[in-house]
Amino acid sequence: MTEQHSTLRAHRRAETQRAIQAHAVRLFTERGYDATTVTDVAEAAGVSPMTVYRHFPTKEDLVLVDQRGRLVAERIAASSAAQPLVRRIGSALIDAATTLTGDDLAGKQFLLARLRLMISTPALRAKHLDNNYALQQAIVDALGDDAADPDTAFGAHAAASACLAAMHTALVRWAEDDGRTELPGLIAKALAAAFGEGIVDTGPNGAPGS
Amino acid sequence: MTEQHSTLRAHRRAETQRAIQAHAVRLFTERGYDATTVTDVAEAAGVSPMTVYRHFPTKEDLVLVDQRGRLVAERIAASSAAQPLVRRIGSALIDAATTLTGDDLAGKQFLLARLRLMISTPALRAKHLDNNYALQQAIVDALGDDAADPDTAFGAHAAASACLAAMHTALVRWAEDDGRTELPGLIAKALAAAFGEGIVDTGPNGAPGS
DNA sequence: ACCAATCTGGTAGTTACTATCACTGAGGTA
DNA sequence: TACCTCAGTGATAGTAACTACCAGATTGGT
Repeated sequence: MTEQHSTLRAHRRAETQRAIQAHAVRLFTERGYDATTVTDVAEAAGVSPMTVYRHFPTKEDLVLVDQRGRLVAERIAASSAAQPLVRRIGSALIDAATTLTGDDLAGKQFLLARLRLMISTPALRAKHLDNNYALQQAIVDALGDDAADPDTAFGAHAAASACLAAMHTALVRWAEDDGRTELPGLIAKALAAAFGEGIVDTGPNGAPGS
Repeated sequence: MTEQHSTLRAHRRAETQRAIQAHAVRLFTERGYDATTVTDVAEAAGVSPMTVYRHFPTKEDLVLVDQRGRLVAERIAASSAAQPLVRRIGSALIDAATTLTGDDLAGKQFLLARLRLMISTPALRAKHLDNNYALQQAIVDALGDDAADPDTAFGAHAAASACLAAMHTALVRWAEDDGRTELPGLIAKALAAAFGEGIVDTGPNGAPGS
């Protein structure tokens, strides 16, 4: 299916996709999201509007494409089930943020640009929050708790949604600071403000000993 | 401006608005949201498509129109500033839910129908979550904390967003139960699952036997 | 060299939403 | 009663985000 049938095919596809998204974010930032049409993006990227829709199902996905969900879910599944829910989820979120923002500088700037668009554009903000909702489901699945018990699942959903909401607050603050403050620390601060000081370890980058 | 210039004018306007929304929710439930066009809704309500757009700026608003935000904000502003943030916000949310679901039976059923649509339809779910985001801003304002201090505001946003996320989890569960379980108790349970048992008082009609 | 699969482009259509102009009828005043 | 104002409504035409449906081009494997 989506395997690397041939390295060249997959590489070219990934490259056009990256190019389209880069031009899209640039144009949206310059002219505004609503004032930029999909046709504009296609022309800037040197492809047809059809090709844009093949790579990104909706105009919003031009900004929102993101698969950090798997990253978070993996870390949660690997965490100890002995800790309280909020601590497990919170640590996974902080770890994931450490990985994502420590990557490269250009990637961080691109993430910031996308985040600014998500926050300021209603349509993007709405769909982004809905994506977080999907991530919540993935987190609950990864927790591995007894899914048969409705009460357990209910508690897991409540905890996961609350953690993600706190993280979103940290993301907004991070974007407002233009990424100057370290994101993992902000997430820890948001979690502490919501759940109390004791719930997260205030370590420098979360838990480096992973 | 929006005063009752004449009682008759305002009454007729409110009536058509109510009729349009009722037909919209009915049609969306019967045929599905995407399969129902705004023109369909207009015809069912006996008005022109233009009139629908005059009353509801977007198709989503046909389901999402809601002004419970003011209710919550008022209760928060009236609450004691001595309690922890999460407790203040949580109590306000539970109180508001008690008021809303205790009203009348028809109103409760209508709320349930709208909630089911919001949960199952991606476009509605996304915009509803974004509305919650706006409600979060209102809650932070109502808290009356020192808005000049960025750290205080940050903590308030984190707490408010986490509380609203937990409430949303309770709303989903409530809709899944077709409103059989009392909503205020569910909200209290969700808050307890996220923030710990001690954070919410089980209140007047919270969870008597749990 | 051939076949299969994938990537891409074009055309036409649906639908949400907007801008603009014209009509109707209610409310207040003389 | 007669008149004026204006909110509410409607029709038309237009933009833009998508969605089939079909056709050509390029790559990979045999």
